[in-house]
This record gives sequence, C-alpha cells and structure tokens, in this order.
Amino acid sequence: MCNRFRAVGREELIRYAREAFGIDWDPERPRYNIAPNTIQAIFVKDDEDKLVATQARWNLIPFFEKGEKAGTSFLRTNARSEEVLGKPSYREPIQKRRCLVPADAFYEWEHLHDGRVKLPYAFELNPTRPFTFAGLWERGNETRPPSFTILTTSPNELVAKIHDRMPVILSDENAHRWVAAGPMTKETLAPFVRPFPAEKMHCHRVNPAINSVRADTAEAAAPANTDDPVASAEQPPAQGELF
DNA sequence: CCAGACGTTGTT
DNA sequence: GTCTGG
DNA sequence: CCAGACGTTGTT
DNA sequence: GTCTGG
Repeated sequence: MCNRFRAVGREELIRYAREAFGIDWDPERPRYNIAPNTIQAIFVKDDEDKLVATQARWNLIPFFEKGEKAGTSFLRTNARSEEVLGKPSYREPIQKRRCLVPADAFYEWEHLHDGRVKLPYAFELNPTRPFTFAGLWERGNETRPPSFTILTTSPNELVAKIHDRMPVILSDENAHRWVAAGPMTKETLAPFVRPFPAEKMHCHRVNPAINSVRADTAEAAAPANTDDPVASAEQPPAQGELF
C-alpha cells in the first residue's frame, strides 16, 4: 500500500514548511498523483544540521546496488517499520538518514470483483492540511539522485476498511524528533510508528482516473462523482466471451 | 500502486 | 501471466 | 567456505 | 557492504 500520494496545496505546503519546520520551500506545481520512481521533495538535515528541502526519487536504492539496473528488481517505496532496524537496505538509513516527506493525502485502492475493479480513495487529515510521512533516504551518485522510502505500519480503524497497512504519518512534534540526531532502537522507534489516529483523518472516494499515473490533474484527483457512477464503476467487467 | 506492454528483421 | 514504466 | 539475497503489497 | 543459507 501507499504507492501513490498527493501534494497539491501550494500555499498551504509553503506555509507548512516555513511555519512548522522553518524550511524555505516552494513546490512550484501541484502534484495530484505522485507515483513510484518519480522525483519529489523531501525534508532532510543538511551538513549544518539545518532542515532543508531537497529532491529525491521515490524508490530507495541501497548503497550496495550499483550500475544501470540498480533499483529495478523491485520497489522499495515502502519499508515495514517492524523490519526496518534489521534489513540491510535500511539499517544505515534508519540510523543516519531519516527524512520527512511532505504531502496532503495518500491513496488506497479497494479491490472488487476479484481485482478487476479498483476503486481509489484519498486519505487526508481532518481538517485537511499538509503533513509529513516518516521516510528514509539514501545518497545518490554521479548517475542518480538521492532516493527515499516511506515507512509503513498497521492501519488505524479508518484505513483498515480498505487495507491492512498504512504509511507512517508524523505529528508535527514527532516530525521534528524524527529527523533529530540520535540512535534508533526498537524502543525509541516505537512511538513514531504508531498508526496515526483515525479520528484525526477522513477519506473519500476519488475519480478512478487517478489510477493512471499519467493523470496528474485536479480532475483525476477530484472526489468521485457519487451522483451516478458508483454502480457503473463497481460493475464487474464482462466475464470472458460466450461463443 | 496501476496501466500497459508483451517482437523481429531489415538496415543508406 | 508477468514484467516495465511512471 | 562460497553463493545469493538484499523488498512490499495485495489476495473481491 | 553484509548477512543468511547451504
């Protein structure tokens, strides 16, 4: 789960970065449909321990993967918070390269009719406002930019209706702590990776046009038109041909 | 995550 | 069915 | 010792 | 690079 998210409210995101983190950041364009392997802003500590926005690719490529095909065997867009301390890909990032991923929604799909129908939902804070995912990043090199992944955890009651995992969302207070220097142990990690409270979130169905990663538009990210097309959207496609 | 492709030969 | 691209 | 993995999600 | 499996 959580392989799509949204960051569209330019003014809100600018204000959030400045007021919550003291970061001078302008997302420049709204991203309605952020997909794996795309470049997106993350917040990291710089050499002087100051929080800054930088660009990174969503799909963490671990330091041991070299060459052209690095990162192509499978996605590392999510990292299980339960496993992250021990996995070779994340062992060092969880200690030294934690980051924040600014967003204002994430998408989840409800699968119907044996997976032939996929209904997208947007999950937002309530009231809707920007937030950050807990992320990890890895350095880039001559041929590729830095890369990042988003931690996952068990779902809260709201997300559990659709999926059995959810991304780790940080309170503003925890976001500061997340990127503060310090060793991470099972005990110190635990308070960060608890499911974000369901009562502070809400969700709604979205236009299925969002399914296509190329649909990076306000129309595709708009709430589903519940006046009519629910039935048709949920109608199973024809079951093969009858000769 | 979902959508869309899924192939070879020739080759001025 | 399975892989790649976004 | 060497070889091979190194990851997550979904499963109406 | 480092860990796991054989």
